[in-house]
Amino acid sequence: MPELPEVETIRSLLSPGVKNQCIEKVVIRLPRLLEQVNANTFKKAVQGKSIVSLTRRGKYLLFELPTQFFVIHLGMTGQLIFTPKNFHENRKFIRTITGLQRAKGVHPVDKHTHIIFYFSQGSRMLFRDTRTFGKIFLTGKTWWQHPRLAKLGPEPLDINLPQFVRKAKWWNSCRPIKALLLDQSVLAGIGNIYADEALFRANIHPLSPVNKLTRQDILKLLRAARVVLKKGIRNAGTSFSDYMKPDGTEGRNFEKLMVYGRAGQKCRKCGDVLQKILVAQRGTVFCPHCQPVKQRIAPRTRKQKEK
DNA sequence: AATTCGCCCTGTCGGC
DNA sequence: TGCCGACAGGGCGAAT
Repeated sequence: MPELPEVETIRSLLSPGVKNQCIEKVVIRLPRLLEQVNANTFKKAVQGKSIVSLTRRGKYLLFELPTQFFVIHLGMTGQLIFTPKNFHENRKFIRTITGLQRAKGVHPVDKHTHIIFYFSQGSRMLFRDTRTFGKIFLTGKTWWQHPRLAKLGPEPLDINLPQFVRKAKWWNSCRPIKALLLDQSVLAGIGNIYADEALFRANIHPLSPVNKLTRQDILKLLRAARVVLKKGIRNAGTSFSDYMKPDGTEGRNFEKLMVYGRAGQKCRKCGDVLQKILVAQRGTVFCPHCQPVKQRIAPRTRKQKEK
């Protein structure tokens, strides 16, 4: 699923192709993906407008138009494909099996291609999404006030971590630490893949209750999260099922993962068998040896001190 | 108030 | 061979 590194990769690779391009026409084949706006209103808002910039907030892509934004969330299986002028669709779309099923090459426009942006110079942007959990909506210039975006926590790669941890309000939370990592109102952009990877890197068990972790544990975890997110970006994202770059090629991060998608296989660090459990409704892979349940040493009671 | 649960959706896979 | 259920899970709104 596209998380921060995948969305950032898409943003950086798509930006040169769409920036300053005029949207000549939009074809909406599945209006369900539009949120709080009907197809005609959306078309009127974007057709004839040029894309001023393309930015990212959490897992959202923000397309800036002269007077407003349209925003895309790719959900679980959303893809944004850029086809240059005179691009010839490859009807022989190739699927290869590499442990999991992975896609290679740009899909022809098919039943999963739900929205098509035609640019006036002949290029196109295709929004393709098999499970249709993706969303697209309009917002004014003050996009950060939009209900979906207003709740987002800070960008994990931009903040001062010690300061963030100091100001945190969740210290007494009994939630599993993984639930906190997945909570977009705490930090924006981390999903299931990078949550598991960060927990492994920080040697923290995904079920550890937040209020049992020390400040050092949390800092270690957030620094680990940063490392795995940056690594994901450097490798152009994790392609394990549907994610592909705008040119139809895969990210290289899947084979670099330590735990996600590797249940039953050997830990790359210690050789133990990786386990899979359910945490916060999400499949969670971890190493029982490298990630013991952390218990904060309970503050000594008066009785213990007297001894 | 904090947290969990159910739902949306389609393709894939294992079991029979 | 095909049918069926389980699973994949981001985010929202309802339930607890």
